[in-house]
Amino acid sequence: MTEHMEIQKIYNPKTIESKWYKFWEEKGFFHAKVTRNKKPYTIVIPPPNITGILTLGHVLNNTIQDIFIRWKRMAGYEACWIPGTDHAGIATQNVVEKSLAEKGLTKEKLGREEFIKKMWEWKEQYGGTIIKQLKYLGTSCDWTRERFTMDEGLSFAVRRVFVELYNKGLIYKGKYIVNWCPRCRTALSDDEVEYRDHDGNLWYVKYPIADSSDSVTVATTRPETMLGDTAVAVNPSDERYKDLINKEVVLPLTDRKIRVIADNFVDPQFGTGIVKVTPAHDPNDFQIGLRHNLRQITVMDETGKMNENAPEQYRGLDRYECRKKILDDLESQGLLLKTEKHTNAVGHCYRCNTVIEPYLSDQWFVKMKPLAQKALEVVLDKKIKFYPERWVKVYQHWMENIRDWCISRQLWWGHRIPVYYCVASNAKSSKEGENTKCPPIVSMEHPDRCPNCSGTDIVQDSDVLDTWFSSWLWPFSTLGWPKENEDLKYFYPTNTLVTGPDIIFFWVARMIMSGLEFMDDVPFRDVYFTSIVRDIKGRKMSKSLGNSPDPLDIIDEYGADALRFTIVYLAPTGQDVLFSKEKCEIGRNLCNKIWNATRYILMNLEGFSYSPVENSKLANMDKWILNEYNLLAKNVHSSLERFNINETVRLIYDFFWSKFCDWYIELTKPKLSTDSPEKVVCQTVLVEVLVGTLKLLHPIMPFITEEIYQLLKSQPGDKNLLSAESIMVSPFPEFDEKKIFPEDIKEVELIIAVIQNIRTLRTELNVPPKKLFEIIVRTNEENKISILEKYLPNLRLMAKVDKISRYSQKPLHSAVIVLSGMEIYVILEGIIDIEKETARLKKTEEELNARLRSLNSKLENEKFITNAPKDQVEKIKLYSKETQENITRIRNRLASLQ
RNA sequence: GGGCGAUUAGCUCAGUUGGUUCAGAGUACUACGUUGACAUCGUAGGGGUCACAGGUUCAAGUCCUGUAUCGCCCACCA
Repeated sequence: MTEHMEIQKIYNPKTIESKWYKFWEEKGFFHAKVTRNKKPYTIVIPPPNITGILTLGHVLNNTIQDIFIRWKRMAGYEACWIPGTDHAGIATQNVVEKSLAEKGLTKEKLGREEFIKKMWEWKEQYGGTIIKQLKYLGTSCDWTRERFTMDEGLSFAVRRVFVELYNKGLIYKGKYIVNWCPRCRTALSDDEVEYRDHDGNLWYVKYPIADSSDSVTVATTRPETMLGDTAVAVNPSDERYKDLINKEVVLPLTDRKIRVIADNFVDPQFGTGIVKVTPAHDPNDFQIGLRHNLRQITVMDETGKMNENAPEQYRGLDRYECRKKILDDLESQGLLLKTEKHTNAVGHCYRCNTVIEPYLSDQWFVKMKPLAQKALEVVLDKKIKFYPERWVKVYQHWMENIRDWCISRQLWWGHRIPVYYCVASNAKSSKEGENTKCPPIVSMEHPDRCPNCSGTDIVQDSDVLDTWFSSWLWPFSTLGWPKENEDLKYFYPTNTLVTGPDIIFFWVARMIMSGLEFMDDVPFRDVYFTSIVRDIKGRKMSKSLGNSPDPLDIIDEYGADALRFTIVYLAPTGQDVLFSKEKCEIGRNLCNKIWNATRYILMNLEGFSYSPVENSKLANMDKWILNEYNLLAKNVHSSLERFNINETVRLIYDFFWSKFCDWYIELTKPKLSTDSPEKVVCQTVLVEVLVGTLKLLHPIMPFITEEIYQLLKSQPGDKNLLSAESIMVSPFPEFDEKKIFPEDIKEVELIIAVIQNIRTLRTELNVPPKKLFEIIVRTNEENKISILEKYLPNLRLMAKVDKISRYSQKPLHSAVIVLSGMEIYVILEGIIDIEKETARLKKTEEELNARLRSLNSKLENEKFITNAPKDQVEKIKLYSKETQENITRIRNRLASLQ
């Protein structure tokens, strides 16, 4: 090894990362194919929106997926990570409409076909941004399998599913109250509505009773909807209003009279106990309306403006202008009795934040109950496992209270609903009645002619499907379904789904339903719910707060490995993670530590050529680190199996930094400066453990581990250890029972304790850092002295001990350490002060006494002796004895100082 | 109104099956140290009644019950 001087002291990720990503891609390491003698391990990416840019949420999510994929790939699985993007109906259409607006254009001016063309152009230009950004993170996706939810294949799957569900009677069309966004001018599913508390008012409005001077008072938060009232309701058991039932009241501001009805829905305690009923503008009123066969009067249009059904003076007004005018009018007519502050939850469009209007319209729905039942069972039966498990309850609650899914959207960007109407017959039908109307044609392809009347004038339903109607098929549509093929058979069901808990209903639940329905099998075995990334103050990351650092900036400043490491190091399992970019110093510093440990090892490999060493040739310090390393390999495996990545990361960090660097490397320094056969053993173990740890770390920090792997490969010598072309395709370390040495490592643990104690003493006594000193050891165990003597070179380097002597007479100018059946006198002539030493020892004695009391109180407790497990009692006895001995030694010393 | 989660060092969090080893890590702080891997470093140190109150147990951050505070989700109260 000659070129070590060229290796920089500071690890610089910049040039390295792009180099290795390119290398991996060119070698085809990311590509997975059907391989009969290997087990598959599959992950489908939660497809990011094409409008998206990389956020820290994506970083966390995709780092975790990459960890699983890289781990399984190294562990011998055919690891397949399928990437792709989602067309994100509303979000994308909004973006493009906005850019059109800047040019003074609207989608209506362009027309549907031209607009869709523009959408695709936009998608080609910007839709791949997030995919490019993911590559900087090091994600090992199989890019040859990249899919888009509006690809031909996936669109085919969507149509197939629609037709199949329709034929099974699980899709229906109907006129219902839906959540309507007046800005996007589309229906939304229940899940796409976000509720937030609004400080609003509750207005009390007087409705005069017809043919009477009396009146009733109703309370409302949305007075503008009163124009669509078709009844007033009271609770049938409400004694106050018994006489009112079936009477008529005059709807103010209109010339209509409406009936008073009785319905159990009405809560007598709330407001006045009298409710206005607006079947066309409120979901509850809609239900009441059905029960009482009420008229549904829609008084708004799809933009939220009052329509022709409203009295003339309100027509064309926006719903909020109308509200104001109505309140003014009521006021001037003396019908507004009072205004009360009232906070209630108001629904907002999850895409544009506009207040949702419940709106009566024709929409397509999926019947969910039949699908939900099986999907709930597989989770309760643990055929699919959730991590953390508590999400099962949330899932269960939703599944048991599921409502039908509104899947039609009044948008242009998306999968157009595969339903066709015969225009001729419909035109006729309006004139000649229902009988001649042809039924809608539900078909995967555009029909040539109407099967009913052979008419050729056929139009497709103008609506598109909810975006989630394509993504719920993702685990099998990406594998080519509905076409039978080998990939689908081999890679489905997928193994692990990694996603945020915020889309458990949108996506996870629906994928489980569709998997069971169309593949007759679960879509995945395990669902790992990630943390939600928040800023350092616990706020959600958002553009408007400006608290969302750009991951690419972080990668630029700290490196992708540092970012990956830090975010999984910080992310607790299933809790929120509070993140700021400065925290990436943890990861950056670890990179630097790894880098410099490697640099040091390389400097000491001159003339070295690797070949395995037999156990019999290993020194105990070698056995100690191999033992620790083996336990690490075991624990890493088990923590990954349990989906506890946080634990995995901490295990490796602690091992590398606190065991390998702080102790093993330091302990081997004396030997490395000699020219003995022992040196070769040390070099071997250093390289073995370094390479092994790099492999364990590779799924988390792919770039630096590859860089070092290749650096080591470029050294002359035997390549047994580094036979793989790349660390990412090298075998993952496994636990090796033959490298566990419970007895031999004890002396190393003793030496570590001695060094730590001497260091503490030095600091306590302010011993000058360079001062060497002698120690005198008093013990009944001769072998302990031999051990100390054997490690004198280490003690010299790490504790500045230059001589070890046996106890013959009371050492005067010294401080004593009592440890493990030994008294170690540190000879400090001119430094030690008898009074101070006495005080120090007394303090130690007190601490030991306290511990002894606590131990003995257990031993004196009969119940403890009888009830506690035997080994536990023995342990406590042993500790008690040791503590007692240490106290005795300290007391003796104190006596001799007098 | 229901449900879930959190509460451990100044801050961010670990703490499996209860058992001197558990009261810990990182960071911040203090002192000392540039010794040829690393100052993006090393050594040592201070700092916590494990939210509170009960209970179970020989033994409780750890299990149970209740309370408080914070956060999230769900819910048709006009």
